[in-house]
Amino acid sequence: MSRVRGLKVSNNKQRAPALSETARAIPTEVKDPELVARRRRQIVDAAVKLFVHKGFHKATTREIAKAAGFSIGTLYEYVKSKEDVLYLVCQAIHLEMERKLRLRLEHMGTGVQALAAAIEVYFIVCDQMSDHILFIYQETKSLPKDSMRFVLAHEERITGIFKDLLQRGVADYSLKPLKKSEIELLAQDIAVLGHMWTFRRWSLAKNFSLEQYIREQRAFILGVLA
Amino acid sequence: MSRVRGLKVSNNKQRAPALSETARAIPTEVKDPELVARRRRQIVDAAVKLFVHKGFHKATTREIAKAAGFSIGTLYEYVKSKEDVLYLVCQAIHLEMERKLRLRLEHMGTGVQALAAAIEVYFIVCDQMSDHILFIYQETKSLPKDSMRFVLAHEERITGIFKDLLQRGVADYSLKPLKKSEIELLAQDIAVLGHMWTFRRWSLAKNFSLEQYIREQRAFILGVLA
DNA sequence: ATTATCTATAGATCTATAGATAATGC
DNA sequence: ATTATCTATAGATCTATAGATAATGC
Repeated sequence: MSRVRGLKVSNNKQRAPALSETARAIPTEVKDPELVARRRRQIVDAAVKLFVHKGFHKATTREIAKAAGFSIGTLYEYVKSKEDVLYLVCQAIHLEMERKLRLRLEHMGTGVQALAAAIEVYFIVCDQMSDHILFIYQETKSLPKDSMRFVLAHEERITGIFKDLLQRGVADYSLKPLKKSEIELLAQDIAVLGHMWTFRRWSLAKNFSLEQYIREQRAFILGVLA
Repeated sequence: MSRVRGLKVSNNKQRAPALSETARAIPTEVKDPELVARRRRQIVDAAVKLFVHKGFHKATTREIAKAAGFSIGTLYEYVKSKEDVLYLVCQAIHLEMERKLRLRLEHMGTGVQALAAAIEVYFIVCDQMSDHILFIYQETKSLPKDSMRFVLAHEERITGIFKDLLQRGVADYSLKPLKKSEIELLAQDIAVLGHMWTFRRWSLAKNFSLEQYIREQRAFILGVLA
């Protein structure tokens, strides 16, 4: 039931994006929600390792159940299909990524210095999560269409962090003026150049340490803004 | 048997990379090499479509044989395993990519204009081969290790096209001086920004046409060189 | 009589579920 | 008696090969 129109609605509802926007509900046979959360954490922890190591198709549901510490029958009380497990894993990876970023980027100012710092933080997090980012690139395609929507939306939220930073910098004149499309593209470029360190490591590592990679890429990006 | 030291060795051997460096030999039961080439072309044509559409793991060897126009038994006279088919497909994609690029980039000069033109050509080719590039990103991991080596080497050859262009531009002073590592990184960045159009299309297409994408990315890249 | 192709299937999986069992709380 | 878990397996694949058949060239 809604309150009288015009009255202020609870802040919570307005600010925090509802879970339904950022996560897809996966049906379960088990009633206790806390147990569901705990078991699914076990499933995700086990599956992340197996998927990253062997790939989605070569890891079996039996292995996942075993690594999670229960039987195959129990696994299927908490998910409807193997693809549900894939979705849970992709979601967990993105949440972890976002958590790490927001933790280190809170109360960030604007301007060139802030952007430089944000790029460094982001690239370091990409390095820490190399295997997981690579996995997302390789297996997003195996998700059912509606799960995929949520995973791609998460990717846009991460790009959005850089868009905000650029937008705010332009708004308060701490960065040079940029067209809307330039902001959009630069934000996506930054996101991708972080990923690049993960999916081109086999080649980049011949010539660059992470520190060097960050330094030189950051110089290129800031060069565009100068 | 080698000739006398100091004498010039055949140009062919020096210039054209031997097939053994760019391609892995796949064993076959069939004697006639021309027939092998023709059948493998059929296999690749059929498999490319199926793999790109359904992914490597969901396409079956039966389907591939059928789409190629012969039976499953015949398929296995021309390859030893399904992974051999994957390798042939990856190789065909890279050869097609390189063919298209070299065709359009022959007799290219140096300097900013030449680089701008090369970027445009490359991005257009990436657009034409979107599905195939995406497929390489997703399924290279499914290759046996030694096949993977060849596929990654091909990727480096394509990056090498841009490295050459930058190197020559720096050497003849038509570009500003660049450190070796800057050339390496810029070349990789260009390669990846072309791929980005394929693996971020779902997001980029909301704001950019291909022409716009090329124009703005190119401006960023050339901005770094100014 | 050699080479290429086809049919039929062995053998090995793997996902998902049905029905039996154990644990929990009243 | 309700909830969670386990065991056992149905059912559906899918890769790769063995052995039979057809085509080719001498």
